Amino acid sequence: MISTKGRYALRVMLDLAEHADEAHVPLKDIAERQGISKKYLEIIVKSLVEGRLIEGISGKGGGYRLCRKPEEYTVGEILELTEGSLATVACLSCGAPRCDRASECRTLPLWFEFDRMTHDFFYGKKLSDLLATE
Amino acid sequence: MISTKGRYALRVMLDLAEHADEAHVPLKDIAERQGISKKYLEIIVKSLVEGRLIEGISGKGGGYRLCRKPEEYTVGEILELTEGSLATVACLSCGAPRCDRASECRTLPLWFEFDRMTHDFFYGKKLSDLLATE
DNA sequence: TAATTACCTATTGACATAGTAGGTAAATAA
DNA sequence: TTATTTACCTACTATGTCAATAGGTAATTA
Repeated sequence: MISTKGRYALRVMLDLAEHADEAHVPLKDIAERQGISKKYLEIIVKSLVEGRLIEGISGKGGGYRLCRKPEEYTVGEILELTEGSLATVACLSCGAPRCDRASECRTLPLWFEFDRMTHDFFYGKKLSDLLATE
Repeated sequence: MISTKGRYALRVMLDLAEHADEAHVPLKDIAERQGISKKYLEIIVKSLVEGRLIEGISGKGGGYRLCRKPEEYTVGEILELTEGSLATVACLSCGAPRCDRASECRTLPLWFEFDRMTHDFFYGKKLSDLLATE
């Protein structure tokens, strides 16, 4: 289940891509256009800045801007950064303690396969792919 | 993210499939073999009975049994029954209020596509497919 | 100097997850 | 008949995550 964090992050990135001509886009504008609380977006945007996907400039005339061109972002990296992980079952998460039944587990291969499919799907999509849709 | 409910349900179904020769399998045995609390399994097994995937018989010599052959179950129906839904984003869940931005949403097609892929993946797998692995 | 913007820490209410506790009802074996 | 074994039932709880809100400080420009 993908949470609002990942979904909103994607919408912020798309909003920035659509307003890439403006030097910097204030979060206030994004919040208004997207109909999302600015306060909540602050949290999400913080992750995006820390992950070097966007950069922010303070002060009047400041705001946020993409660091790269839209075709140079994958949806996967945006989601993974804001969601923490794309892993679909706890067994496969990074911090998860290694299950001692793993070797004989009948279901683990299924989760592996699904995880792989999910990863390939989202890393195969570029931000620009979503932009192009009309 | 698939929770323990769905994952344990799958393991219960597999355990039952592997012991289909025995008339009925007590939950106690399943819990011991799988290393899962019997009390917790009760909750999960209840869903499976209500969904007519398995049947239970009380009393000495009782236990649970599959209603069909392993190749007649899909992983999807087992997960959907116990997880409630396989929907990956809130926008697509059954009870979700229809988003008024849906028509112009740049991200919705992505979620639709992912949802479709997930659905096809899990409904394309049969219980017997997991059983066969060695 | 005032306005505007990003950026920071902390808090909260609601809900889901992952169980536990303590029973009752049904069926069989002794 | 009685004891045992099993399913089945309702309720409770601790923990954590989600989705936000609150109330600031620092930086930059007009």
